[in-house]
Amino acid sequence: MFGECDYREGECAWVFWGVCGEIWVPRGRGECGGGGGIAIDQTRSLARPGSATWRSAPFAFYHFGFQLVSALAAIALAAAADVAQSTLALPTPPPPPPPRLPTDIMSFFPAQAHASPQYKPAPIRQEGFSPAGDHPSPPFDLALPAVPDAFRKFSAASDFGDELASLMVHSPPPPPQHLSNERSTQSHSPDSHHYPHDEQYRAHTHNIFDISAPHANGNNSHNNNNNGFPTHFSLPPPSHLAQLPPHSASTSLNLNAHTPIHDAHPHHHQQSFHPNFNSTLPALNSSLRFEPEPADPTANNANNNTYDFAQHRSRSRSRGPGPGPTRTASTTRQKRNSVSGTSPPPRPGIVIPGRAVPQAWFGGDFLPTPDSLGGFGFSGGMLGGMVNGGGGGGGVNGMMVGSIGVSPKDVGLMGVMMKDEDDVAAKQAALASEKRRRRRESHNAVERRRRDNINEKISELATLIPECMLDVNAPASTPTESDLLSPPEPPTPGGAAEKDKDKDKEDKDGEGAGVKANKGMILRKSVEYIRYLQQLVSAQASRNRDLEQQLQAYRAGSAPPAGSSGKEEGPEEMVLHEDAGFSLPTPPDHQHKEEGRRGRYRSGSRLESVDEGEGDVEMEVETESEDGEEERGRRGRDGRVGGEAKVLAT
Amino acid sequence: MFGECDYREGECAWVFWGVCGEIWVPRGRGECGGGGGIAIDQTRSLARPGSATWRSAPFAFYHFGFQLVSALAAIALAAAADVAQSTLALPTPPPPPPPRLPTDIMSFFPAQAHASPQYKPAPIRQEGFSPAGDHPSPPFDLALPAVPDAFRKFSAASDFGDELASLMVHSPPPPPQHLSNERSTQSHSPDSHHYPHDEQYRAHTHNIFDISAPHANGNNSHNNNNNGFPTHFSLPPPSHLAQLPPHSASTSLNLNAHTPIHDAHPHHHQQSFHPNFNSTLPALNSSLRFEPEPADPTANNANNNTYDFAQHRSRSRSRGPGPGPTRTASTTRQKRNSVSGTSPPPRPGIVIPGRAVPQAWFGGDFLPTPDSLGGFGFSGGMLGGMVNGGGGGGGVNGMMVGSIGVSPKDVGLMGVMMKDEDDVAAKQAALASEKRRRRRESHNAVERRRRDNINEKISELATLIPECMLDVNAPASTPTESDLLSPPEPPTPGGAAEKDKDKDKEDKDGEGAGVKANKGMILRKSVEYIRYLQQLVSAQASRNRDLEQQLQAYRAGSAPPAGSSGKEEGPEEMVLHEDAGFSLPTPPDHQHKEEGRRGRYRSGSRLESVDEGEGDVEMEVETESEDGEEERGRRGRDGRVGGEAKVLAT
DNA sequence: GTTAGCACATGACCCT
DNA sequence: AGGGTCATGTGCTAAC
Repeated sequence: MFGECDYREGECAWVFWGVCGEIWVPRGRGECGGGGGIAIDQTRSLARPGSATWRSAPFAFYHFGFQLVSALAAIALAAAADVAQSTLALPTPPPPPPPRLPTDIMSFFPAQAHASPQYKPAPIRQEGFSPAGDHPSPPFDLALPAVPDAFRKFSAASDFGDELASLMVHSPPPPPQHLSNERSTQSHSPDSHHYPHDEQYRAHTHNIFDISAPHANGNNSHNNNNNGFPTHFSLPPPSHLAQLPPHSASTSLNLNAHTPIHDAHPHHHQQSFHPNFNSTLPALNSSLRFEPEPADPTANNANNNTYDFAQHRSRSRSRGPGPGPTRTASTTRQKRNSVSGTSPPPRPGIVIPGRAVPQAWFGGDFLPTPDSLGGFGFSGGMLGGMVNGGGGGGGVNGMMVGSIGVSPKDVGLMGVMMKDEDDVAAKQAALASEKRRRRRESHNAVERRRRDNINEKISELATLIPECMLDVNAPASTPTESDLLSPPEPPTPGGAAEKDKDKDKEDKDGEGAGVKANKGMILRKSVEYIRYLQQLVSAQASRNRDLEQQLQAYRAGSAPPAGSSGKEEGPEEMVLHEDAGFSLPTPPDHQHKEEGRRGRYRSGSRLESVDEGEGDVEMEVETESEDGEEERGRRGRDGRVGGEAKVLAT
Repeated sequence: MFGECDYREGECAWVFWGVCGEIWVPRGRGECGGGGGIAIDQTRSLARPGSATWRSAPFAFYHFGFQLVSALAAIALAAAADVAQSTLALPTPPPPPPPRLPTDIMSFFPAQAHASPQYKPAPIRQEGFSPAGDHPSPPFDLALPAVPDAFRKFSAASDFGDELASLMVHSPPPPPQHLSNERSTQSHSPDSHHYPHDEQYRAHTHNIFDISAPHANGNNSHNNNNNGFPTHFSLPPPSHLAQLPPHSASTSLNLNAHTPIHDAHPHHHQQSFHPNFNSTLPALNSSLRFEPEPADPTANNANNNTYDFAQHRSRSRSRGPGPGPTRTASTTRQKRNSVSGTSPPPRPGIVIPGRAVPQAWFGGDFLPTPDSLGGFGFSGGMLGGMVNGGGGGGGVNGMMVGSIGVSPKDVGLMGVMMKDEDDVAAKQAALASEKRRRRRESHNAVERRRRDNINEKISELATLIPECMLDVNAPASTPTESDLLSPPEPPTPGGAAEKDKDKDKEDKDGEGAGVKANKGMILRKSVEYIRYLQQLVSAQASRNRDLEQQLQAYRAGSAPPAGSSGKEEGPEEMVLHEDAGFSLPTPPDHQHKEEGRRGRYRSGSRLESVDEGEGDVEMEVETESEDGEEERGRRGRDGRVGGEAKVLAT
C-alpha cells in the first residue's frame, strides 16, 4: 500500500511512500507462510519445495551398521534413536518447551523471524520447483537459531590423507574404531578432494540430504509452529508493534551448547526419514552435523527458516511429496577420472542412511572408499588401519608425519589386526595418524558448523530483505509496496511457483534481475536494504520532526506553519511521500552492481546513466496493493509483550 | 543525541529515542573517518590499522618475473603497470569523474557509505592494534563498490594435482607457459591442500596481502576523499537529509565490469606499496584478484570500506606505519609435516610481489613448488610438464585421467621438452591434464572472485551496522545514540585504539561481547540490525501517522486529540521517545546468540532471562549527545537531488 | 565449453 | 591440545 518496490533502472527501484503507515507483512507466496522446508534453492532457486534438504542427521550409517561398532557407540546410537523417535516422530512437535528464547527480536516480525523462513528467493527462476505450491509445509517457526541443516549435504569425517596410504589395503572389514566419536558422525564421507573415487561418495552424501523427505512426513515438523506463531503475521496495530513477546518459543536455541563438539542433542531434522536415519545422530559426538542446535528437540526445527543454499546439489525437482525420503536419484553419479572409478557401488539409495546401506556396501568392491578408510581409524586411538593419517600436506607425502614410514603392505594387515613385526613403527604411525585424523575430523566439524552458521545467517538475511530486492525479476512487475519493509516473499502469492520459468530470461535489466538469489546477491541486497532502511529512518525522523513542529505551532498559536501544505490524504495512503522535509530514500538497487557481479548480469552500460538518474525513481503513487500480498497468514501474532513499550497512546 | 545504544542485557540494547530527529553520523573513532586502509582485523579485530591488507594485485610475481612470460602477458603487464602508476600514484585521486553514483542512498549516510568504511569492528579486541590512532587514514569515501581486496591473500592458480605427478621432475626452469592467463594471475600459489610443501608458499602468499603498507604512504589514497566527501559527515539539517546528492563520486563502481575476469582496472589499493607491487595487477586477466572493481580509479578505493577479514592471517600488529609494506613477518612459517618442508625458501618477503621475488625464488631449492609445477602447464595447451593434471580426485590416482599413464620419468623430461618415445601418450595425457588444469585454475579464480565478493559484502555489512552491534564490548559503556543508525565506528573516537586490550576478556556478557566481529557475527548482527530498522520504521510510521492525524484534527477543528500529550520538547532533543504511538524497537542483540556461537561466548544462562526482559530496554531519555560523535566530517553532502521526492511540503 | 554457485576438506593461524 | 576463523582449492552442479 504505502511502499512500492519499483524495478526501474534495471533493478527494483524502491519507491517508498507508505512505509510510515504500516509494517508490511511478507506476502506469502502461495502458501508462503508454510515454508517449513526452508530450502530455497541456492543458486538457481531450485528450492526443493517441501523437501528442504533438511540436514538429516548425516550419519555414516552403512559404516555404522555392520561393523564392530563399539559398545559405546552402540549405546549412544540407541539413545539417540530413542531421542530421535520421541522427538522426530512427533507429527507436531510438542509445544516447544519454553526453551531459551533466542531473543525477542524475532517476535517482532514473527513471520520473518520464526514463521516462514523458507526463503525461495527467486522462486521464479529455476526448474519450476513450485515454490509455493510445492511445499505447503508450514514454517517451522524458528528462524534464528535455525540450524543450517539444509546445507550439510553430508560430511566426510574420514580423512583422506590416510586413505592414500591405505589405498592398497582393502581389508574388507575395516575396524570402525576410533570410537563413535567423529567416525560415527559421518565417518564414511570422503574427503573427496584428493581422491577421485571418493567423489562418488560425496555425491551420494549430497543426495542423502537431498532426500528432502521432509516433505512427506517432514510436514509434521514443518507444521510445528503450532507454538502459536502464525505463519504469516498480520499487521499488528502500530501501538503494540514494539512489544516483544518473550514467547518466541520456537526460537529456543542452543544457548548452552558449550561443548564445541555438537552436544549430543537430538538431530534437528525431524524429517523422520527412515527411522534409523535419524536414530544414529545422537551417538556422534563427532561434531559433524548438529552443531548449533542444542538439546532442545523443538528448537532443532529452527533449521527450517534458513535460506538453504545447498539445494542446488540435489536438484531433484519432484522430490517433495514422496513418503520416504526420496533419495534424490541424482546421486548416482559417474565419477570422473578417478582410478577407483568402478569400485564403490554408486549406492545412491544405499548410502542414504538406512540400515539397508550395509549390505549394499558389502556387496560392492572394496576399494578404499573414504568411508572404509575412515573406519580404519583406531577406535581408542590405539591401533588402527590408517597409517598415514593424511599427513601434513596430504596424500603421498603426508604418510610419514612424525613417525617412521609404514609400508603399504603393513598397512593392509593393520586394517584387521596389528602385525607383530612392524608393530612399534606402525603403532607410532597409527597414533600419529590417528591424532591427525581426529584433529582433522574435529576441525571439519567445526568448520562445517561455521559454514552452516554463516549460511544460516545469510538465509536469514534473505528472509528479511524484501522480496523485491532478492527477487530481481520484478522490474517489469514493479513489485510495489509492502515488500520494502520485510517480506521476502515473491510478489505473486499463488502464482509464484508458476512464474519460475517465465522470468528466467528477462533478467537482463539491471544486474540483479537474472541473479538467482545466491549468497552474494543476498548479501548485496542486504547491504542495500540496510542503507535504504537507514535512509528511510532518517527521512521519517525528519518528517516526524516536521510534523511535531507543526503540531507545536498549532498548539502554540493555531497558525499553520508555512511549510506544511496541510494536504494529508489521510494517514493511510501516503503518509510520507508528500511532506517537505522528507525525501524518499532511493532504492539501493543497481548501485553496487559492479562489485560482485562481474558484469555478467549487467546488461550493458546503461547502468551509468541509471546511476545518475537514480534520483528520479518514479514516485508514482498508484497504490496497487500488494499484488500477491497474501494477508491470510498475517496474524497479528506478533503480540509481543513489548516489555518496554512505554507509551502506547498518542 | 537522540538515540542511544545501550549494551544492557549483555549486549548492546538499543535504546532509540532520537532517531526521528536526526541522522546520526558515525562517530569517528579517533580519526575514524580515515579508515583508508579498511582493514578491520577480521577475527580478532586486529585490523592492520592503516595497512589494510589491500588486495594488492595478488600476482604470481616471481613466477612472472623470470620466466618466459609470453609477449602478451608482458604487454599486458606493462600496460597494467602504466595504469597502476597513473592511478595509484595519485596522492589524491582526481576529483572523481562523476562516476555513476552507485545510488543516492550512499549519499545519505556519507560517512558510512563512502567515507570511513574501515570498519574495525571490535578494534578493541585484539592485539592492541590501535584502531583509531593507527590509521588516521581518512576514509576513502566509497563503501559500496568497495572491493574485498583485503581478503585475497593470494591465490593459487596452479593446480596441485598435476604437481603430484611432476613431483619428481624438478626441472629447474619450468616453462611458465599456459600463457599469462590463469598462471599470470597468481600462478605459483600452491593448491596447498594436497601437498605439504606448497603450504609454505601459501603462507607467504597470505603475507603478501598483509603488507598493509597503505599506512605509510597509503595515506594519500586514504585522504582522497577530497571529492568533497568529508570523512565524517556532519549531521545535515534534517530538512535536506533526505536529499540524495548525485555526486557520491567516490562510489563510482565497476558498473561496467563486464569482463568476468577483472577488467584491467587499476588496483584499488592505492597504498602505493612498492611501486611494482601494484603495477603488476592489470596484466592478469586471470581473474584472480581484481574482480569487482572496474576501471574507475577513484572507485577502486571503495575497497577501503570493506571489512576485510583477511587480516587475521597477517597479524602483524605494528605493521601500520611502516613505509614499505611491512610484509607481516609472520609469514615465515614452518611447514608442518610436509615432505618438502625444507625446500622452498620461506620467501616471506620474497614472494611479496616486487621484482625482488624472482631471484629469491631462483636461489631456493627447486622442489616442485606449486608455482613451478603450475608453470609446467603447456602454454598453448600443447605440450607441458604436468601429466596428471591433478586428475579427478587428486594426487596419485588422478594421474591417468582419460589417457594412458605417463611414467614419472617421462614427466620429468617433459618438463623441458617432450621426449619422442612416449610422445603420443604423453601428449594425450598432457592435453588432458592441461585441460583439467586450465579448468581448475579458471574455476579457482572464479571461486576466488565469488568468495571475495561475498567477503566484500560482509565487510560492507560490517560497515553498515552500528558499532554497538559489532563492537559488542560496549555493554558497560552504553554506546548510546548515533550508533544505531549506522556508524560502525567505535564509541570512543580517540581512545578506541587504546581500548583494544582492555576489553578483551570482558566479553562475557551476552554472547556477542567476546566475539571478534567475524563473519558469522557480522551476519548475525546484520540480521538483527535489519530487524531493528524494520521495527523502527514501522514505529516511526505509526508515530508519523499519529502526528498527522493530530495535525489534521488541529486543522479541521483546532481540537487537540486526546492522545498527543502535546509535550514537544522541541524537535531536537527527543522527537520520538516520548510520544504514545511510538514504541521503541527492541535491540536485536542477544537474541540469536545460540545459533552461530556455540555458546562459546555465552557466559551463561542469563540469556534466557534477558530474552524475556529485553522488552524493557531502558527508554531513559538522557540526551547525552553522541559522545564520540565527530561532526567534523559531516558534510551535508548528501545533497541528493532526491529526484522523485514528489512532495516536499506537508 | 565457460562461468558460476555451493559445500566441503584442509591448512594456517589464533586464542584459550 | 582444542576450538575457532579464514582462505583456498576442489568437485559437483547448473546455466549460458
